[in-house]
Amino acid sequence: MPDIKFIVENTALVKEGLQKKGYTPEELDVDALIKLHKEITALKTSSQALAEEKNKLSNSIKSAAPDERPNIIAQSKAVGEKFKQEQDQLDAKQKEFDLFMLKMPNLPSPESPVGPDDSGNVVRRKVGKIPHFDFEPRDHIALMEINDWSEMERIAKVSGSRTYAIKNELAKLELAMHMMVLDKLRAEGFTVITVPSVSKEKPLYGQGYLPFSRDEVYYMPEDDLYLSGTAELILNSLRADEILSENELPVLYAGFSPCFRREAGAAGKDTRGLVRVHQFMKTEQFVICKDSIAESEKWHQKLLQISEEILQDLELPYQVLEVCTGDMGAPKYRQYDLEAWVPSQNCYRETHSCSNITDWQARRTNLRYRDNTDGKVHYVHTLNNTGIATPRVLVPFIENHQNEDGTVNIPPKLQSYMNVTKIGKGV
RNA sequence: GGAUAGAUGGCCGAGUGGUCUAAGGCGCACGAUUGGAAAUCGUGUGUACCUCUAAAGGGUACCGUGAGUUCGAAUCUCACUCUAUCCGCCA
Repeated sequence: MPDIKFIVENTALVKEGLQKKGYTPEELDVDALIKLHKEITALKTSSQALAEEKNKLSNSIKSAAPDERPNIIAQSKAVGEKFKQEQDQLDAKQKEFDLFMLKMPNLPSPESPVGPDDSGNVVRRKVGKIPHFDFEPRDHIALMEINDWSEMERIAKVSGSRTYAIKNELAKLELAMHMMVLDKLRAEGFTVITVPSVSKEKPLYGQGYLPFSRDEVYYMPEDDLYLSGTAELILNSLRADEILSENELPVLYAGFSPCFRREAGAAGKDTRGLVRVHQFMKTEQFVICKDSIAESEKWHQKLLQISEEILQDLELPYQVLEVCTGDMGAPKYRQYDLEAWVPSQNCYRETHSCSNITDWQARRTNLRYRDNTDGKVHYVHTLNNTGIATPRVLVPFIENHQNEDGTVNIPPKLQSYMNVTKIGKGV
């Protein structure tokens, strides 16, 4: 959520940003928000004056002469009544205001392409050579069947649709990719951390998942807990309410966790195979840095570079997509998606999503740092990016590296994690 | 799941109804001292918001969270959350 003072002082700019993000003035009435804020401020001023009077009266009772006390108590009681009335009004308005603010999206970067939906996304570059097979390439499902790498039909009977069970060398490959990426991130200075997949409700508001997309997350009512769709959820709240010293920044986390998504809005899409499943594993890059756009944009580029290198290490052709204002989620200031080439679908599919959130999440989690220069407390900026997410990335991986006999080549960077140059028994 | 104890400022810890913006200590910052350091001494040491302002200042709230009692709550009542230890169960 943005700063209300900023909204008041830059109303036109805020309205422009909201429009770019696809919000109509009816959906988010900024003028109404500002009006509400002014009412709250006025109420605060008057109710605080009442509180002051009440405190003074109360404090005077102890030193007052006994015969004066009943009088003062009566006065204080009267002021207390008035105070309570105003306080109730204030609480109601404050609640309304807080709810409104929770719905306020981040404003997009002026650099972001403006567009209504994913049709406005812009390809910034394509890297790697799309393979041309001199045989009929198989899709990843066929490759898994040939090589005895999966139990897709059977696991659907056990665990329902959009689940997966992969085995043998492919199962090992899945874990090897995470090991490779964790090693890389550790070398980049990240703290490797494994985090839970369950979360209380508050972190979902902190991340900005709520109140926007409740139907996409698993909820366990008996325990009042949610299943995490990404380690970002956990890492974003890990340091909540802290005031970090500037010397601690940047905080870099490489968080590994199983991730769970209901995929409620994806009916009919990618129903077969490993592209879109309810449970998957993700190693997430998460950055906490100082609150200048220059600083967080620098880290945004760095995160993008790291994930590009990961795709290059996996020798996957990919494109860098800059996500347009209308297709970005509410928390985001600027976003790149990386998409790897999937031969069987003849298109690029998303494997990484790299976002600069600026201070939007930090305001929700109350995560701040003390600046060495001015000695003041500032909200931090947060950023997140996929490190590697499996099994989805296995789809472009085994399809791009397949041989005619159905075996799959392992690129050099992964070989030390797999101890082989090729996997699969083939036909 | 059962039992017990507990939750106070960056940390330790005192405080069981009225100047508590919380004693004391540690830490930290600055200064004095020193050739330099240690030790010592002195001063300072939260956050948010309101108001006012050139600056300073004034005020309100915050002692796990929420509600209640009271003229007045860190302190009393209720509910909840979390932590520790023991028992049970268990990858």
